[in-house]
Amino acid sequence: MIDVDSDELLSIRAAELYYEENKTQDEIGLILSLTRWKVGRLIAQAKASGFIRIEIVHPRARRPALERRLREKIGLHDAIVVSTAGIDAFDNAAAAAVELQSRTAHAAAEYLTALRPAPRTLGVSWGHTLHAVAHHLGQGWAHGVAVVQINGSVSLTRSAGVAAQAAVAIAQKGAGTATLLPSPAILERRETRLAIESDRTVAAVLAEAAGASAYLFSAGQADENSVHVASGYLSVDEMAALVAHGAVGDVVGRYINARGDIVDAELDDRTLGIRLQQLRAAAVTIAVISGAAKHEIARAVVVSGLCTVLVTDEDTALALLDPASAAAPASAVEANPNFS
Amino acid sequence: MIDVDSDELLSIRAAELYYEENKTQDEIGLILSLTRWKVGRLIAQAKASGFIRIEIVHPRARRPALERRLREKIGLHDAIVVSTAGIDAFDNAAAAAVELQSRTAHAAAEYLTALRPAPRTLGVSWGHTLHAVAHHLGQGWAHGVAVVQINGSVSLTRSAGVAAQAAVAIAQKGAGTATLLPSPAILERRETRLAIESDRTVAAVLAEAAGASAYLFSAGQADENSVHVASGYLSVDEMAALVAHGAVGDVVGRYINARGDIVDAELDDRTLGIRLQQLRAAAVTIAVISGAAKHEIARAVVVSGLCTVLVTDEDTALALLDPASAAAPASAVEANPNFS
DNA sequence: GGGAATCTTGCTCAAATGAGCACGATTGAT
DNA sequence: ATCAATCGTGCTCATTTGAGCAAGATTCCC
Repeated sequence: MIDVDSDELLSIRAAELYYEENKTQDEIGLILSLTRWKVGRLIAQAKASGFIRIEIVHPRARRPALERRLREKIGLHDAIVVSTAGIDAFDNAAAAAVELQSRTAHAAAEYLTALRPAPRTLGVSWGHTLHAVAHHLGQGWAHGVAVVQINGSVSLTRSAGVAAQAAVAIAQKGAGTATLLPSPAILERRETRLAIESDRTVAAVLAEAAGASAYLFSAGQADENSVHVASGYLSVDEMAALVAHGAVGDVVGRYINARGDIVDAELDDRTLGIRLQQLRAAAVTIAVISGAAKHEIARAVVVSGLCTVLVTDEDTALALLDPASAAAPASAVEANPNFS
Repeated sequence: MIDVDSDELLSIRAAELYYEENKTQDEIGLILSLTRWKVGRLIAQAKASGFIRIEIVHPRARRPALERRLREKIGLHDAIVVSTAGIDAFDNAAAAAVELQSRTAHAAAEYLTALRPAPRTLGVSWGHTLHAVAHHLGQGWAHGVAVVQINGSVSLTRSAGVAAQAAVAIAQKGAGTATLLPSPAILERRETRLAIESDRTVAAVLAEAAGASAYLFSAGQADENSVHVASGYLSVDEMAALVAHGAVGDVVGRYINARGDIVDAELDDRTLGIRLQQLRAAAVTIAVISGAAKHEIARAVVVSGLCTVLVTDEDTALALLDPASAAAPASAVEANPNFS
């Protein structure tokens, strides 16, 4: 009972009375036999020592402190970080991921709506995330916007299907037009890609995409759950090979390693759509990435300058800012530009 | 994007700027284009809606709000509730329980030290918890106190052992004397209990115990980990039988059900020490109970008026205040006063 | 559509709080 | 032991914040 840290304990007592009992510092002074200034200093000390944790628990809460750190430390033009509060209450990991994606997409939709100058032409990728963003966009989010797909859809035969929905919905809600890219994402041969690319309609779409005033895209993680595996573009073995060569995920269909480099030049050469260099050169590139599975690809995206604006979740933001997790993770393999 | 709950969202944004960015309400008003009064109201609204969670994370933090609710709703004279912050960080459940007990015991020691009028005679039980309380008491916590054991020790032959340590340490640190109760906790036959009880020295101790100005005790849960099973007073089967008849735990060696009634009159008749009626009649009875395993016995203790002061942990306090968990738990059996 | 009831808003004023300062106590070096 | 430096303390003053109020806006009921 020797009061070595009596001041610390006292500051805790003061903080309890202040924050939990809503007493005034003067009253606390009376209770603890201290001057009100001492009480104020004790509470400030408790705050400074990190004993006071103030959290805003709301599905649509953001984390401005993390956003600022992302801007400053990572050098992003802007960052939107949504709260993960309550996510751990989900018993089902998949349901949690869906909720997190929904929150992130909501925030992205809001950001897009408030973006000034409003993009005249918006280049978009496709996928679950883009779909969710489209869902959360409000009718009339823009007043006339040209939405252009920037990478190939799942399949030519289903080109009016899922992949197109996001672009169409974004355009419709923004009182604008959607231009779809009528091509598969990955071709079987380089020559086929070149042939399709030189087709007049496709070339026109790609040209419009190249001139977009802003880009909105997500990223996929490199594992057997990838949309490319699910849609048959890549086999499980091919994916495993990509991972073995350092792939952490894809952006607009192009697989990159932790440094943001193309993992497999040959595969990339068969991939149709905007080039990563074009994204890196663009003024406004908004990446929407959430979920624990995408921490690595998120890092690759930001460190290699693929986006100027990142919309993500708290956990991903923390992972990005954590120097420890910047170290090469599990399978850090020197990338080979063309291993296949 | 139709702003149904735009006010709620706005209040979240305001709260973020206020609590996370440390901006003044005036500045926030400037940013969000609101008057500073509106900002103040939004923040108040966010607080009232429970979106702002302020938590004091410190091993020795208390929960005054819970303490007040325990006093008011349960009718305790006083309540001390220690924080469980950081407990879930323990990977080992046993280690977590130990830490929790340590915190609770620390708070109990503090309470005892500050108790006024200081008890002239203090009746104490024994066990891990009491041992921990003794450990946390500071040298000179009292200036002369008569400490009396109020229930039998583990065994006659080891009477100077573990059980005695707590009482002796409490007395020593309080510059006082310890009076031990030289008897087993539970005898094999009623007659033996009567014989020991009528022994002059034992009778004197019991008389002193009966006249104590304050009592300090813990409670044990009714399961195979009970100290009575460990020390051989009860077999695993006997314990199972007690549980089957509604026993939730013991206080000073006497097993009670959820209502606080003696579960087995015959067993109780063989148990030596202070009667529960004496505890219920006493002016100052301090129960120190912590840990998830003791939620039921804690409830039994408070609802049956066995203590006037409860020292416990946050989770136990919440369980006590939760009307849902007040409902008969798992094995709610109508107690039979004498089933054996 | 009129009118009462309620809610919201922007204010005044008082309470509460934080910044900065001067003074006394404590510490540490010589 | 002495002096300087540092620290903690209690203050003044300015800023920030919350309570209460009256006017305007909105809703709701008929």
